[in-house]
Amino acid sequence: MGRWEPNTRERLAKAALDLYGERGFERTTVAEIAKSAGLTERTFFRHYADKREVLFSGAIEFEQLFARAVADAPPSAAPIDALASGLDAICAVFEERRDFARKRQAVISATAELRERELIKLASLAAALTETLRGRGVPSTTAALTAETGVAVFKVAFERWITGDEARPLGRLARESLAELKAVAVGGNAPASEV
Amino acid sequence: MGRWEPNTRERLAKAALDLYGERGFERTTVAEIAKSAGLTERTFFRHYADKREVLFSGAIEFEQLFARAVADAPPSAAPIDALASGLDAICAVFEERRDFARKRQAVISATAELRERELIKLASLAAALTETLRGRGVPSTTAALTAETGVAVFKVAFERWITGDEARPLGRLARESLAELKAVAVGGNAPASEV
DNA sequence: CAGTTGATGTCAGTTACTGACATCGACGCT
DNA sequence: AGCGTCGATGTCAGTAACTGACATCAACTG
Repeated sequence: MGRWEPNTRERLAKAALDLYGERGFERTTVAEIAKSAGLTERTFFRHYADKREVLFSGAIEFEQLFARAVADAPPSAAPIDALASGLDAICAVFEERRDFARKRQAVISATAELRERELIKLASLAAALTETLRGRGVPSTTAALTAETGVAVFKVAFERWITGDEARPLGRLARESLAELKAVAVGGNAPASEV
Repeated sequence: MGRWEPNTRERLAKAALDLYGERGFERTTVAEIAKSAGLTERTFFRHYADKREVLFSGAIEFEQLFARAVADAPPSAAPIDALASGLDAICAVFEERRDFARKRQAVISATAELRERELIKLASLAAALTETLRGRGVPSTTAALTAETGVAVFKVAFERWITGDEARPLGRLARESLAELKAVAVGGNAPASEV
């Protein structure tokens, strides 16, 4: 057995999410999180760059999973279709963790600082997708627009999935949102979502 | 004459932009900005909520201008076309201030903290546009997707306008990006931008 | 078993940001 | 003119995020 309890990072992340949920982000100090995990403040900052980052440790895998699925789409697929298979891949991951996602999202939505961090993670995702699409031979601007579109579709679908009493699976909502975006772009006049 | 020099806010904003440009955001203290404007640190925080906000004082007008143009589009216009007239309106404003925009953007792009703040301003813009579109009778999800799309188009066009040696006016780049997004959504296979 | 390593602890320091109170020209009222 | 209020700023003390330097000590290595 090691000198210390194992899973330091995970213990910190759990303690942080719990405390942010109970007292709110701003009224929780890093010292409290660390103490709650049986560690010191200094150790917290060795594992997470700042007080917000502790809620976003999964962002890298999320981004990689999405990008890989886009990269692995058949070479013949149009950019928007490659994107769609990326959406499928990540939605599947979220599907099993709805409770966790909900709890985490409630904390993030409640605090502007955390929303900022979330947005920069999504921007990083868009940048990664842009690169991946370029790797598929898509021109820069097209790639950027496709990537931003994909992130927008995910945001809208995720929002619908996580709030209220929406019972449909995330993947389905994402597919629907993507279809609706296509309709919007074509310029039909305010079509209602019909599913 | 007042007891103090006038235009406190503007003096602070100018001092901040200059210092961020010279030394970088992180190596500039708020005390330095305030001193450079002939004021104290405490006064800085009375005018700007935090060290980043000083670069974003125009965000409200930006948002309002965009939203108003969308609201004022002919009622018969499809959501995507109402959005396009909003894009026209804000692009016109930027057109005359390219040097300022460039300097400011260089500072923002150099620092993650500032990029975060920029992103939340854009998210706020998207939310405002969503509301405006809903006010035009567009259903929620359609409105959200259209708004996010509009922000994405602006981001891509602005990026092209501000970087490198792009000589075309912002409004034109925005129009082109919007057209390209439509093509992407339809699903053509990686069309190059043709203008 | 001695030396090294790596994760943690300890401590002092900087700086963003906040609350409470003091200051004093401008301005309106009499 | 004199007086009281007001509003923008200054002063000062305090909290908490974050950082750098150094100490500790179990586990591993040869």
